[in-house]
Amino acid sequence: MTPETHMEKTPGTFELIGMDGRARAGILHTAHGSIETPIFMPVGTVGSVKALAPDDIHAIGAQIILGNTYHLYLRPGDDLVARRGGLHEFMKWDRPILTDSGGFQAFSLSSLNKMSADGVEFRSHIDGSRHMFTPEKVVSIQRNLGSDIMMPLDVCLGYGASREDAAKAVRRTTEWAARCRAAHPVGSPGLLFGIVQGCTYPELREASARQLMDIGFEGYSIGGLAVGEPKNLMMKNLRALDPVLPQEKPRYLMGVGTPLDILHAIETGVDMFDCVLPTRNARNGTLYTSAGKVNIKRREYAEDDSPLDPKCSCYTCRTFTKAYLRHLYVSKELLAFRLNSIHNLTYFLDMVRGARRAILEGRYAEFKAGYEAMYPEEDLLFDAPEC
RNA sequence: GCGAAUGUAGCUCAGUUGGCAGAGUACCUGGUUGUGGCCCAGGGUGUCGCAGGUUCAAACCCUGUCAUUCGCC
Repeated sequence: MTPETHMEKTPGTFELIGMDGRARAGILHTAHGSIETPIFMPVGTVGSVKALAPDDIHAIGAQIILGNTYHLYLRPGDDLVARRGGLHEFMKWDRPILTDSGGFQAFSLSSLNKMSADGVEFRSHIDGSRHMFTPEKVVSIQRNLGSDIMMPLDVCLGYGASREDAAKAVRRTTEWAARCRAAHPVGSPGLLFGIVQGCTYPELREASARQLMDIGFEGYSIGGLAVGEPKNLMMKNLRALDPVLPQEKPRYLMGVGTPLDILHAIETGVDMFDCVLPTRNARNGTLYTSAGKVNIKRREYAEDDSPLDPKCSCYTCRTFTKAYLRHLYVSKELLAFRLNSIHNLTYFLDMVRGARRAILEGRYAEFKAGYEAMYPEEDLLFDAPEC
């Protein structure tokens, strides 16, 4: 379960140790240890992976988790966290933490905010108070949190934006990225990634990537996908970026995705993923298993004494029956959140670990095919003809 | 024993000039992509206590009966 130990190298170093087609296996070094890629990163928005303690997060095989600038800034406040030694010490997680910048919240909570050239003015979803995020401010917040991998403020648009709007968003994202880089020069503690935007226009994506590469970052995030566009369009844009992005830097597809999203994206050279799906679905009763998705709420499991997934080695599957998991869920017992989250995250982390092994052994296509067979309907969407 | 009230979806209850059986909740089935444990979409699951009667038509009007609750002997 624990990752192999590697010689500690300078934070930011990315070693590409194997490829199978365009799929990559690598090692990314940070101040809190190394990460074996491809990797899935559990989301811990407000300083916890919901329902899990650090021991649980270790046990499921997580190597790095996410924290969120927007949420932690509003509550409890990045200064308060800094006074307690940073987010690692505060939440007692001693491995890498990646922080999102708040750019996505500017998009997802857009009814509460106003964007200008200088940044995003927004109202707190907690108490309605007014705040301003500038590129410099979000870097400052993330440094206060002690983030290992920081994101710059970016402009994320939904699917369907015009080419003109998308081009404007790219321009502003680049300007803001440059300001973040200036506020956090190479060599500062904590890696800074650039975020590629450009909606579903491949040539804008390429331009965005090249502009960010001119500035220079320790890695490249791909934002603004999986926001409603067809899956074949997401793939088209990822394929367009693969030859443009530098081989020697990690690539992070933000907010993605389903198991098949991740496996298809790995095939286009993406190394890092995060998504709320495994944890949110765990809390909503949808569980991922080697036999596909299981809705644990279903009546048919009321007296099913078999484990959720006999092929899964997580604590939940080793210990409990489906009948019990259904009972906990239906009864709204808090333990359901923990057991379901342990299982779903184990599924995602086992999957990316399996993908890594398959890449290193040159059998990635075969590995991926096994998952495609499990989600046949969804898989069709990736190869659908373009509209 | 007498009197009164109430019996409609699993639960709580709407349902008047008599005209296709309803709501909330629960329940069932999907969904959930840089997280508000939320939310969204679809589904009615029924011997209108029971049996008769009146009527073209009864949850509704009439008769009887059963059950529950309250009050009085």
